Amino acid sequence: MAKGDDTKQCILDAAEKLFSVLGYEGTSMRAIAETAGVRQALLHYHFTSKENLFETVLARRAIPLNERRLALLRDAHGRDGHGVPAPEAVVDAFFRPLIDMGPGCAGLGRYYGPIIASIVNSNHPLHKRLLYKYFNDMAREFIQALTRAIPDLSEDDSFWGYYFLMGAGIVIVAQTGRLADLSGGLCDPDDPEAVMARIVPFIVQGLYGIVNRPKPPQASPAG
Amino acid sequence: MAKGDDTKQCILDAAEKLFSVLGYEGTSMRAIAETAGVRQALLHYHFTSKENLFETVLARRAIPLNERRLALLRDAHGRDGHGVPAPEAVVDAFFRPLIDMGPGCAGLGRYYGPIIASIVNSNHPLHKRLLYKYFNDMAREFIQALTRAIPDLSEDDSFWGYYFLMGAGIVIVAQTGRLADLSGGLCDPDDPEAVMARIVPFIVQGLYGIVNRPKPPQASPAG
DNA sequence: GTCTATATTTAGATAGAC
DNA sequence: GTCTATCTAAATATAGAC
Repeated sequence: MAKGDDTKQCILDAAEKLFSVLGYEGTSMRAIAETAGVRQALLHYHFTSKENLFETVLARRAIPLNERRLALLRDAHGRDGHGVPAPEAVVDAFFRPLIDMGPGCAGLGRYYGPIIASIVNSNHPLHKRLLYKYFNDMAREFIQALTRAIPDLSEDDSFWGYYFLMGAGIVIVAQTGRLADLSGGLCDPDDPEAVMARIVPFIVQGLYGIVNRPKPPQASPAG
Repeated sequence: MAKGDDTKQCILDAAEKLFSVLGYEGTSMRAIAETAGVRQALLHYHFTSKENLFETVLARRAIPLNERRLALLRDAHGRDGHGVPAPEAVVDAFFRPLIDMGPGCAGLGRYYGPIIASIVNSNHPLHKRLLYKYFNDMAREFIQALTRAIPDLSEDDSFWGYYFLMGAGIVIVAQTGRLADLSGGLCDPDDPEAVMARIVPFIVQGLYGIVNRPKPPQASPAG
């Protein structure tokens, strides 16, 4: 391992931690350097700019995260990869790798959920660019899988469904503590099994809800 | 109307517009002043600080928004206010006033959804404080209503359900354009009726999905 | 209530020695 | 690869005339 690799990881860890609380704009390079215990000039030496540092923080977990998701999604299609996946397996493949990176996990990724959460709902040009760059391909795979898993789901409704699904999960991994607060501790969003046990049936049944929704009255051809 | 009221509204409108794109930390008082066409000193004269300006932007629509939601929720409980509401009516009461403030609406509120979206998933102390202050009471009412509407929903699951519900809706009002992009224009999240027609059955069926979820195997008392 | 002018701090980024 | 020192721009906020 080269000399500077330790430093780079330290900087990335510190940046991840601070970005997760105050966001991209609210976090300064100075604060990151202090948290990492290095000089500020090193941040620019290793990462050139704040934008590039943020992208590196995002990418270093987004790439393996989405690889794991797609691997599970492949498994859901059976051995030959051409079977019809169970809806539960598709939703599970999307969420499990993400949820497993949460507070309960050993070491890594503890602060990553809030970062994803902060860019998903953002109109900030940088956030939008990175979301498209690192998450759109994965998203398209899952949307396609949803149409296979639930044949009655029309093409456009699979996009709607994916979006609802994604949004419902994002508020959990944002780790704001609000669900635990509101429920007076009744809910523990840091427990991966508790989350998965509820979100998977919620999403799957929700998708069927879209399929069977009351259709608007059609204007008859006769007028 | 007092002299400065026009100015105050101009400032609030400009602030809302900029906050909705670059967020609280990414938006400067200078930029707000320029967009509003007033001098920067006026922002501090009328609103004292950036924090207070942001809170005013948030509150001026959050309060009437939640009043409308709670009024619709009351209607859902029947004339005497003690009936059992239909789940669809509860979900409708939550989303309709929010969705109606979207891009299709006349004038006001066009940029408000993205601001709510940016604070919901945030760990920024200011965002958390304001979310609690302006949205927690409303949230509790809806959670209670969910337990009435779906009696089989356990107390903790009504919190989970509310949270999923809220998250699924927030990604829509965030207005990032991503759903339209991903779907190649197949989905139009700016059409209130298109959104409501899908999100309401999705949420309602999803809640039943939580109720009927596969329960984990219980350790038998005999061991 | 609105203006000009400015105080004060902090931001991202770089130069050059070691 | 890491350090000290610093540049330049931009941030929030305020003082005081009108």
